[in-house]
Amino acid sequence: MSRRRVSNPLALAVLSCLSERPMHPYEISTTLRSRGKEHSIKLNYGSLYAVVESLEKHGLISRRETTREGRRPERTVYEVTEAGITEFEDWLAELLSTPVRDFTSLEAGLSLMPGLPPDEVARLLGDRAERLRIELRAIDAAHAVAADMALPDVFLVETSYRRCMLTAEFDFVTSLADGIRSDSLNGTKAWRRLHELRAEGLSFEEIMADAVGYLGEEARILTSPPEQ
Amino acid sequence: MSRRRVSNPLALAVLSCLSERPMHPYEISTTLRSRGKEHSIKLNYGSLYAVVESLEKHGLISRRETTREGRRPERTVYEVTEAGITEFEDWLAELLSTPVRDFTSLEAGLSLMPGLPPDEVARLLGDRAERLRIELRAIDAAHAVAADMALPDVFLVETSYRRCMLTAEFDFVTSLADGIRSDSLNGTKAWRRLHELRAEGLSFEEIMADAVGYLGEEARILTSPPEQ
DNA sequence: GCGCTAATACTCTAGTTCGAGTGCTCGAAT
DNA sequence: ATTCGAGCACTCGAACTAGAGTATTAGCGC
Repeated sequence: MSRRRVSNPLALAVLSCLSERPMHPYEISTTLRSRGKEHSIKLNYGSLYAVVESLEKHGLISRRETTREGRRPERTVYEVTEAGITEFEDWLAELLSTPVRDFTSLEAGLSLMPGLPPDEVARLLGDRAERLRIELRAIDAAHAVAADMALPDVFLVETSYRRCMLTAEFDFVTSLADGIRSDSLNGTKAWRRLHELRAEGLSFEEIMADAVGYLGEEARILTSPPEQ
Repeated sequence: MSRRRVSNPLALAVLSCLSERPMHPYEISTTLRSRGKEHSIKLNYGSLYAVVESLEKHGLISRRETTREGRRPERTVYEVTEAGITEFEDWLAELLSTPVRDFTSLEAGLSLMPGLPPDEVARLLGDRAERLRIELRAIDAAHAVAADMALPDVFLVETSYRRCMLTAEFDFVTSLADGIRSDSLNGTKAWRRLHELRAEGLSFEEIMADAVGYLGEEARILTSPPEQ
């Protein structure tokens, strides 16, 4: 675990809810959902109950009462403690002020990209761009609805952030796909050649045994020791 | 589990390595590290061995031989299977072509942002901007080194992507902080007032009981049913 | 008054992830 | 000759996560 005894961001959302008033876990989940927080913070029951238990164990929230109506399951109402408020403020401040390495799936994909032939990658990135366009349109539509309701911008910040990141991704992906298609991205020729040779039945090892011979000068770097 | 029987992106990296030649897990880890993939794909031993075992169980890789030198721990060499190659190509194609919801920590922070007073949030975002600037400089420095070595752009794609996202985040964060400081972000006045009242000792519930009275017209929306 | 769906409020467990810890070897410096 | 640290090659257990499953009740149409 990291520095924080409870590290799941869902715990932060729980503390946030309980700062307003005492609630039981299920109520927390519906509150979060009704405010659309589930789009920014992963919420599922298993994690929610685990996180609540863990917060209680660490004294950040405490059990206020357990009630039951009829033969429904029990409801345990929790409230935030002093320590919980401090933790909430401190954690939130850290989230806002300190960038962390988030491993995104596209970054993983890009780093292994040479495993597929360049033209296929360009095509796939084109598909992604199309899908990103659709997502962006959905966000714009949601914002239009919000504007009609005169919902203040403060409540749309997460979505605006998403929009901004999605746009940046769209631009990157589009220009990368172009760069690959036009061979203007350095190294694309060797990459293309590599896959042509593999399609002809040569193994990766055979090609690498004489990289410069097979792939041309561009591949010289592959035969020298790896960078950094 | 998601659609994929092995879902950790590290498994994709393992398949990628084994497509080049058979290796043992530790060698996979050093290969990945020497190529800087660990910056794009989370790599740690526990996960690596778990993932290798799982890939084997699902027939995507197979045990080739187990050797031991002296009294060192055994080394089990794995190779990729036909099914493994198919899975690799299919998975990589999916990663590149299909955007997924990644829950980033900043998005979580932004969605709970009103839990801290506006001016503090603006300050914290300023701090983040400064840290982002430092990261960006580090990437630029690394790119300069790579350019000196004539390393083709294809191998820098992940980093270029990071740079692009970091820049977008920087711009967003900077303009958000400005918007808060200047009250030009809609809703900031009510948000500020809310924290002033809390500082004076009123509870969240008391304030919400007469939101419009306390916070002004801007808070009218808070009293009507939540959007979507 | 009877079945149906939706909502309520969790529970369960298989699977995954983390990273510190272990025990070995090798080469360089004392 | 011997200590020392770096690198090798994993192992282990505790914590965490996912999301399907369970059991109840309220409301609604017929």
